[in-house]
Parts: sequence; structure tokens; C-alpha cells
Amino acid sequence: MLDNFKNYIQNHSDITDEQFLEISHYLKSKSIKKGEFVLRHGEVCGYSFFVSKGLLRSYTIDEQGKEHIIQFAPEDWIIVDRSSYFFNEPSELFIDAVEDTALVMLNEDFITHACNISTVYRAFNHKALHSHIRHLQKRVNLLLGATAEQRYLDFIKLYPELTLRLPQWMIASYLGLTPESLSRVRKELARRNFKPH
Amino acid sequence: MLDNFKNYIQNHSDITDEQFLEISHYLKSKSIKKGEFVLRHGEVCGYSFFVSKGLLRSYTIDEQGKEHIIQFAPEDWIIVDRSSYFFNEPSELFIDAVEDTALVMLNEDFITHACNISTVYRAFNHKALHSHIRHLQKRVNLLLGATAEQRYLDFIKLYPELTLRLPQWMIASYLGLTPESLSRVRKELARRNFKPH
DNA sequence: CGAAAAATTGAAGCGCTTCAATCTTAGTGG
DNA sequence: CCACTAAGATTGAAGCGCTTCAATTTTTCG
Repeated sequence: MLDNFKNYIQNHSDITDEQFLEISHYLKSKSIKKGEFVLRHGEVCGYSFFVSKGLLRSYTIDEQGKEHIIQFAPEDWIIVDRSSYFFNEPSELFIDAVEDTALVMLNEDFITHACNISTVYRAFNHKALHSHIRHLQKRVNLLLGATAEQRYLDFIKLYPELTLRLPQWMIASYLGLTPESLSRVRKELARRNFKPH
Repeated sequence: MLDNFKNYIQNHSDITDEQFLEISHYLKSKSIKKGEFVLRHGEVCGYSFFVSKGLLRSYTIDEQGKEHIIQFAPEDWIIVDRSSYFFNEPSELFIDAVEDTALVMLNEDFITHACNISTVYRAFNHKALHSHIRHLQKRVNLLLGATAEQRYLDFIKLYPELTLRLPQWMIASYLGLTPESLSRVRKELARRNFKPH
């Protein structure tokens, strides 16, 4: 189960097999069923979660009990509440499995050691933070200015394969819409003869 | 004009006077008038802008010509389009001066050298990225779930002094509202006898 | 097959926007 | 220092986009 992760990390760094073996002591693998949690609101997020198979999501629940999905993580993605992880604060987020999922948990020590071993990995990590910022900023911008339809079109363009794997109500939640609204957006697109890709 | 920045950086690192002198060659100071730009849509953002006096803002303009303010930066803040800066892509953003502003421009070389000189500075930089992510994520969450009133209350709690310095329409733009809506929110708060602080 | 989850549809409603007019405040030149 | 102008803020009325609620249909899966 570590194999996928090993490939991933070697693709993004110059870490050797021996080096990986050393630091793999800091890793834990885990398999969870659809619906199970790896993080709950109020807990400190002590790990980054690498998805080797399956699909995770992070979300908040507001005062009215409504879910708002923050992120999806399919294979080869890492999901984590970086605020909670870095600042050791209780997390606002829940992270659970959308599908049965095999994951690898990386703790602080793993990251630290990997960064010490490999400046390439350190740079990769740094780049990942910037990608995250880019992504969030784009999302803020869409939420500030784009209509329901524009947001949906952006989503299916950016994540075509997720569009197929996810129930529609989750996409709606990610986009800040009700399932009903998204359904109507899709109906309107179909009427105008829109076909994804 | 560099003094404020020197204080700032020494407060957040162990960089000595001599070290600062060395790397200050990579810095440029600049004074601009209200309304002048330091970055325009389509340009690559080659600097981080430290505000030593005054107030900058970053914003996008959508297809309908509407502004959406992404960030404000008063004294001792740094503003930058990190995506553009890091990935060397043309920026989506405009950055201009809300007030007459004195600023310091840090280029890539400055950051690199400062990180090499001081691991404390490197850590500070790392932390800044995480703060940025935390902030953006909170904002996404508010935009997904909170009403106009909740967003405004959050803003004045977080940035009481900005609330006084900024024209209301800019706060509205930051919150994803029209000026008229914000005005009505404030009226309603006043009716319910709400007093800031 | 049967039950539960998801998606769709319609009707009514709400929150925020839009547009237009008025009032207030701030900045500038006589 | 006041008069004038422009920018900002407020208010009202109408409208639009998305939500809510409720009912129905479709899909999924044990």
C-alpha cells in the first residue's frame, strides 16, 4: 500500500529507495470504508493524508447544520487541514471517505526528515503550498464573481473525472449551491445542447 | 524608508544589522500616490510589496467590469500575487494604492538570500504561507456559508482599524456585496443597536 | 425485488442586486 | 474660509438568482 506513495514521492524528489526505507518508519497506512472519518471538527490534524486508492473529502458544517465541502482528494492527492496541522489548532474540518479508501498518513516527523534528506523534496513541498494558495485564491475569486453556471463549468473543466465519480450533491456543496440549483443548471446546459468535453 | 522593513524583518528573524545591509541591495523602495498601480493584470508579479506606510489592495476585474477585492495590506503587511510570483505566470490581479503609500519591493533574490542567511527567516516565510492558506480557507468558508451580515461582522472584528480607513464600497467589494447591500446591513445592525467594539 | 439515496421538477419565497434618486462628506480652487 | 464639485453613502422600488419546501422520478445496491 506504500508503493503508490513511494512512487509519488520519488517522482517529486530525489529520495532513494534506501532513504525512503529509513523514513518510512514515520508513515502509517490505513484502509477505511466509505463514510468513515480520518479527522473530525475539534481534533488537531496530526497528519497529511495521501490517497493511494479511493477518494476523500474535507468539509465544514455551519450553524444551520449545512455541509460545505472544501476539498476533494482522489488518488495521488494529499489532503490535510494545513491550519490545524501547522499551528496545532483544533480543526474546523471533517475529513471522511467518499469511497472505500486506502491512505498513507504522514506526520510532522516524516516531512521534517524528508526535507532534511532532500532539498528537492523540500522544494516540492514549498511548491505544493503555493499551488494550494493559487487554488484557494481562484476559488475565492469564483465565489465572489461567478454565477452558478460559470462555477460548475469551471469545475467540470478542472476535474472531469471527479465530476463522474462524485454524487451531484457533493459537487453542489463544493460550488456553494443547493443540489436543486445544480440540477437546474445542468438542465439549462443540456437544453442549450452543452456536452462535457 | 527601509527602517520599518528592517524592524519588521529583524522582529521575525535573527538577521543582524550587517547581514541586513548585505541583502538590502536586493531591495527597492518606492513611494506612490493614491490610485497608482504596482501591478496590473497580465504582468508577472516580480516582487513582494511590503507596506511601510499607507495601504495597498489587490483585486480582480470580472467580465462585467466589476472589481472584486482580494486583499488589503496596511502598514507592516506584505502583499503579492503568490501564484504569479512563484510560478512566473501573468497575474490575474491588480494591486494599487488606497492611500499614498511608501513601500519596499522584495524580489526573489532577496528572499533566497535571506533564507540562506537565516533559518529563522526561512521558518517565518514558511509560516507566512500557512497563515495565508488559513486566511484564504476561512474566506472560502465564509463565502460558502455565511450571510452578508455575518461576513461583515467577521470583517470588523478581524480588521477594526481597516474598517475605519477604508471606504465602505471597498469593504463591500471584499465581502462580495454591493455597496448598497452593505449599507443596508449596517442600517439593520444600527437598528438593533449594534456598536462596533 | 424492494428500500434508501440521489436527482429532478414545480411553486413560492428570500436575500441580495440593480437602477435611480437623494443626501452627506471630503477635497479643491477662488 | 466658503463655494463648488466629485465621491461616497443612503434609501426606495423592482427584479433576478438561488433557496426552500414538497412531491415525484430515477438510480443504486443489498
